[in-house]
Formats: sequence, C-alpha cells, structure tokens
Amino acid sequence: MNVMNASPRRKELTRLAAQLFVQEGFDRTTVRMLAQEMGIKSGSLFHHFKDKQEILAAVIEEGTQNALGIAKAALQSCPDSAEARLHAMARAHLETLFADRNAHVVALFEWRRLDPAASAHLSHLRDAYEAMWVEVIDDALSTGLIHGDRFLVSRFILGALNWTVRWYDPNGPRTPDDLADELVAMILSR
Amino acid sequence: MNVMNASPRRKELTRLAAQLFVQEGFDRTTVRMLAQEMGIKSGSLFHHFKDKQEILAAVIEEGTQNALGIAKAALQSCPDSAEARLHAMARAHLETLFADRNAHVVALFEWRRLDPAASAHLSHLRDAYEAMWVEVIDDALSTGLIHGDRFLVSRFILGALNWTVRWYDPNGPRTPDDLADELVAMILSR
DNA sequence: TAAGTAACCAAGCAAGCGCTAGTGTAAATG
DNA sequence: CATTTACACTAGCGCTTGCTTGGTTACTTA
Repeated sequence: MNVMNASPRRKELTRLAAQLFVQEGFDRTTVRMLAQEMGIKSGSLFHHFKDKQEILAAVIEEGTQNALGIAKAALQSCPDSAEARLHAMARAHLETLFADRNAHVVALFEWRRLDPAASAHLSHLRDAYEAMWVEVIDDALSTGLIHGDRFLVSRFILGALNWTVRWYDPNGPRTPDDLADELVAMILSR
Repeated sequence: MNVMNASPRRKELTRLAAQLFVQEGFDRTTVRMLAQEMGIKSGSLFHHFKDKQEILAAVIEEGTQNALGIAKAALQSCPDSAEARLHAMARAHLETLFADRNAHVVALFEWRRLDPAASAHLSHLRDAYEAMWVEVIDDALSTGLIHGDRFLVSRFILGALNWTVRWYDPNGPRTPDDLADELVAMILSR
C-alpha cells in the first residue's frame, strides 16, 4: 500500500476495478480477474490495496467525491432562483452519474459490501451530498415551485434520477440535459 | 427435483431463499446457509432444485407472477378514468412491492445472476407487466392528465416507485397508499 | 404386504477463493 | 556508492464453494 491513497497508479487501478465491479458485481470479481485486467499478477495487487474491501472503498470514495464537486460547482454558477437551482442539481446529478457511471453504479448497488469502518467514513460524504439536495428541495417547496411532503418528494426525485443508470443509453438521442429538463417539468406545479 | 415446480415444500423453501438473498445478496448466500435456514443439510437442497440458479429463478418468478396478478386485479376493479387507473397502478405496484418485498428486491437487484435461459423466460413475464404500465401512462398522456415524453415519463415513474424499496419503512407512519397518493399528486399537471 | 416415491443425510471431491511470504529489480534518495 | 522505496513476481496455504454420490427413512399406494 502507498503512503496515502492517491498515487496515479492506484487511481488508474481503481478506475479499472470500478469497471469490473459493474460488469460482474463485487462478489464475483476475483482478485485474479482484477489483476489480469490491470496487467499484473494477483499477488501484486496487495501492494496497492491492503485487501479487496479497500478497492471497493476506493471506487466508491472517488465517485462520491466527484458528485460533491460537480454539485457544488453547479450551484455556485447558477442563478439564485429556486427553479434554476433545482434544475441545476438534477442536471449535475445526471452528469456525474454518467461521467463516472461505473463508480456510481458500484456505490448504488454494492454499498452493503463495505465493511463497517469504510461504510461509516463514506456515509459522511454521502450525507453531505444529500444535504445539498434537501436544501434545494426545501427552497422549491417554500417558494411553491413544487408541492408535497418534503421527505417523500426528495426520495421520489432521487429515486427517479438514480434509476436512470438502469436504462439510460449514453449513445442514444437524449442528453442528460434532456432528462433533467423533462424530470423538472414533470414535477413542477403549474 | 420435483415433477414440475410447485410442491408446497418447494414454495416454502423459495420464500426462505428470497429472504436470505435479500439479507446477503445472491452471491454471498451459500447453499449451506440456505440449507440451514431450511432446517436440512446442504446436499438435500438439490433434491428440490437442480442448482443454485434455479432457486434464484424460482424466487423471481414468484414475485413477478404476483405483481402481474395484483396489477390486473387493480385495473379491473377500478373506475375507467385515466387518473383512477394511473393511481391504481401506482398503488398496486407499491402493494406488491411490500407484500412480496423479498422476491421483488431480488428481482430488481439480482436479475443479472440469472442464466440466459431463465432470464429469457422471465423477461416475458416482466414485459407483460411493463406493457400494462405503458398502456396506463399512454392514457394519462393522451387525456392531458400528465405531460411529457412517453418513454421518459414511464421510466421516471417506475424509477421513483422501485427505489422505494431502498428507503420505505413498513413500520413507519406512511402506508403504501400514502406514497401512491403523493407520487400521483406530484406528477399531475394542474 | 410389497413396491414405489419423496425427502433427507453423511461424506467428500474438484475447483476456486482471498491473501501471504519471500524474492528480484530498477529507479530514486542519502 | 550504499540504501531505500516502489512495484512486480512465484508459489502456495488454508479455506469455502457448488454440487455429487450412495444410501437411509417415512409415507403412500396397489
């Protein structure tokens, strides 16, 4: 393992791992498969990561950090209206979802495989991200942009957005922007 | 294995398997765990199912059949208006999602583990179910109840509904009915 | 009462798993 | 020049995996 977790080599290995985890699932991805994809032998893997769990944690951490960064940037460079902010968050969510698709799919569907320590650490990151959503949705509710129960509305919106990884085709005619437009239009009270 | 797949014992074993698959995930559920939960030895399992894959297929088939049945019943005993039908489908979806929660969670998150033969067979069932949704949503669109792209709207709705299994607490204050009300209210054009 | 059958068990095989130990080597560092 | 560091290798240990085999028990049916 490295001094701390950010050698360029390690970053590349993390990217490859994310891809395999999506293709096969975490449990069915063996250290030998990972090593082969990386062009090394399975034993060499443990020079970069202390165990298989740590690879998973690295994948998820990277994705979540990116999501946070993109969302913050989107909110800062966006008009101050509740509608603009809601739209910006939806678009940012979809953007990171497809720019770092592999990492996010792993985060969404393999979270349970994290050991308690890693899970606790990463939960903080995720909570910070969700807090941004809560704020934006609260704004949209209090300005009458949308109506309904605070909790339910945010769960429905995030559900609709997260589920896109199951059907969205990046090579199809629709851009992530189109999706954001359509979703926001669907839920606005008019 | 049985003559054909519907002995009462097999049905009970399928129910227990669904529970374990949800708790641990399909890959991490060993035949020994399954056997212990069922009160038999691991070898005896293969008297009821030809292999582990077949258990998974049985779980998913049961859930999907139930969903189909409930949705059909809901549409038949429901006023003919587009809004009533939309609401009925949403409520039926949530009802089966939580009545057969284990089976549906497995269907949603372990589908990829099915071998190609089982997947092909079960895809037909799922397609039949989704066709019912498409019909109801088309109705809602053509009567102006909701607006937007046919494809996107249905994906968003099903995404929001399916994602509920990740956060909904059956022991909490909200009923599945409440959720259906809120979701429909959120997307109606007013 | 004999035959058949569904349900189970004890024992274990072959393959694959995560991971470790010990070693080699080229580049960076003092 | 001597030492350390980063990265990779070979070899394999100890364990778990899905599944098979050969046989036993309990119940049903002719």
